Amino acid sequence: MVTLAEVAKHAGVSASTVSYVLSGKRSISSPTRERVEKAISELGYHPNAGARALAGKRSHIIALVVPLRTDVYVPIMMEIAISVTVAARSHGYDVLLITNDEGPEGVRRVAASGLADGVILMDVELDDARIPVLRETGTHAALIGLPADTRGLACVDHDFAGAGALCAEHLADLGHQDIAFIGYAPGVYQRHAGYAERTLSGFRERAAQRGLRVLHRPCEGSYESTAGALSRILADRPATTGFVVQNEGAIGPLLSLLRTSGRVVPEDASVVALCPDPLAEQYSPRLTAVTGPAHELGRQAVALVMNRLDDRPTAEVSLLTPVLTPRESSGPAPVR
Amino acid sequence: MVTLAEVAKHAGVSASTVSYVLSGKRSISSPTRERVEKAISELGYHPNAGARALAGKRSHIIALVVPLRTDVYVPIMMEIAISVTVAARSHGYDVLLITNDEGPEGVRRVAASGLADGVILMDVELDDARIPVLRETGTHAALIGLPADTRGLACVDHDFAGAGALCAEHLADLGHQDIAFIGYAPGVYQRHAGYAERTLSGFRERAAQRGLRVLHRPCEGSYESTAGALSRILADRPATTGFVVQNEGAIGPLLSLLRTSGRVVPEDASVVALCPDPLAEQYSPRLTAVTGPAHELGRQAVALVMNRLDDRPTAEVSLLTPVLTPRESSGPAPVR
DNA sequence: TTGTAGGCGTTATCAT
DNA sequence: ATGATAACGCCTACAA
Repeated sequence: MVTLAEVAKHAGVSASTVSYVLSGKRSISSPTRERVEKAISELGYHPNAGARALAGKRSHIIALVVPLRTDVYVPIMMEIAISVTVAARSHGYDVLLITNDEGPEGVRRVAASGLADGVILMDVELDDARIPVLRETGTHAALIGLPADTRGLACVDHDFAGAGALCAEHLADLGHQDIAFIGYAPGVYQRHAGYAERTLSGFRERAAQRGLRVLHRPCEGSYESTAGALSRILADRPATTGFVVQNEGAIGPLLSLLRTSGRVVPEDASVVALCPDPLAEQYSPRLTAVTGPAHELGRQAVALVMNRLDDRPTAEVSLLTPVLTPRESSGPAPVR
Repeated sequence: MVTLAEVAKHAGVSASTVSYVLSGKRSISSPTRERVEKAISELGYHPNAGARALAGKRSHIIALVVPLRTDVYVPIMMEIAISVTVAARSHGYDVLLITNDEGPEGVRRVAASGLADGVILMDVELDDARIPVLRETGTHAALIGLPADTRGLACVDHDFAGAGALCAEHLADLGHQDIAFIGYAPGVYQRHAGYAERTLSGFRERAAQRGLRVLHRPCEGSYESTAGALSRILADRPATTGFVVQNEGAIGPLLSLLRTSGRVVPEDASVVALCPDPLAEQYSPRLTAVTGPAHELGRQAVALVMNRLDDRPTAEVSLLTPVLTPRESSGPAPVR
């Protein structure tokens, strides 16, 4: 193993000079710097992470706590995880993956051991058990998602309420009056997942403003449950012409079922999905969809943690604006 | 921060005793052990990771290198990543997430810096650029996937050839004679992704043995490309009654298109998917599917790395047996 | 602009 | 069965 001392000897300077060349924390004359850099690359030197962490009091690692649950759309989680990792690297940080089966103690473990300098929590619940640990240990953290009490916490999330409102707005503009909202599984609402509730309430509120009639149906996301939800919708409100879907599993079945029931999209029924654009593009017809910038979530979460590490003040909550992309699945309400 | 020395003082023992209580590397009398453990929990002591890595020459971290590409089925990647993390924890290890945009240098970086004690590579290509780095640095590693030259490397993967054969076997047993294989995008075959080629050749070989006529069509996975592939299949081989799909994006469209073209599954056409069971269960009809145990991949990869870290010998390549679960989408070939 | 030296918290080797 | 102590490799005041 190549050490800093060996580099120093090879370059004919002292160890501290090499260290300072690396950290840039004091000015070095060009000739010295070049000799050191040459030595570094000739010897293939890589600073020892453990020693650096011990002496420098910073591991240059942040922990990313991911949920084990799979009822959230997995590709999005992955996209966020990857954007977090890439963003962290651009700050000279690495990312440690922590699964939520360790529970709140996982957070304590990585923070108290100095394994990680900061923590990013994904899939934050309204009353998240990891938050007390954060407060208690004073861990630098950023949350992806909104807990009930955000005081003193840095949070980023999609503006789900805005996304819901956007759906209502779009369908109202197209003249639809009866809208069904096909949502996540009942359990998601029962555990008061913030994103599900916020989307729904944003949607309901705007729908009310625009005088729309609204029906909300939770749905497991399987073909059968979608069929059940749809048939109940059509039984209860035969005049329904607009559908908002916030459940990736229900999209395919819904389109099939509408087709089977003789409804042509978008002539007879409009569909707006709350889902990532690549997914929306896969269907036929391509779906009008509302999406938030997933990779931006990761970037901002990392930025928040970095700010706190350098104790720079940051806004507590930042909500990312969703975008509605009109595609082929939505059109003017049919004339009666 | 609570240190080992503080725990020692609190328990009235020496630092080394505390260390040995923690590591279990020498016998400790019950009374002392209890005093030390009491002190540890009273003070809330967590060993400093950096110091431990420096002194012990082991970071207790393994790096997991994940692809950035999204043409592989993302939920599977996530499942593997999570199973790796959980398995690693059970060995007292944490997992560092490395994205492949760092390239082979990323591997060198984490290995040379001692950040990670070992590496797990996902999405390994036949001639993977990261492998020379592994060889050169002597890094303890496990590969998920099979490179062309496995000498000296520990590899785990699904038995894709076996999976392909299983599909052919199943359809042959049901009396089908003309089978179409709807595969991944052309690019996947062009870059000689091992899993795609191996599945196809395993399928072809068994099909030949059973006297089946076979047509292979790459497919982007969108509705349009699936429609294109299907219409060409039906034009070239109107007698086709069996479909094997190895492309998650093409499954939904294929089922829709078959229905639209008046073909009832499984009466007129049988469909066998190479996909995870949860996905297979989502469709209507539920799909007969061939799956490998994704979480087992993660477990074994971790086990391989651990073996190498403790320099225990291990088999070089282990292929996990796939399972075919018959569901509603496959049945006897229609009588002509 | 560069060098010297003490310390970071643990592990492991020697003693006892 | 337990203690003292020298590394481990780097960072950073303090000196020059």
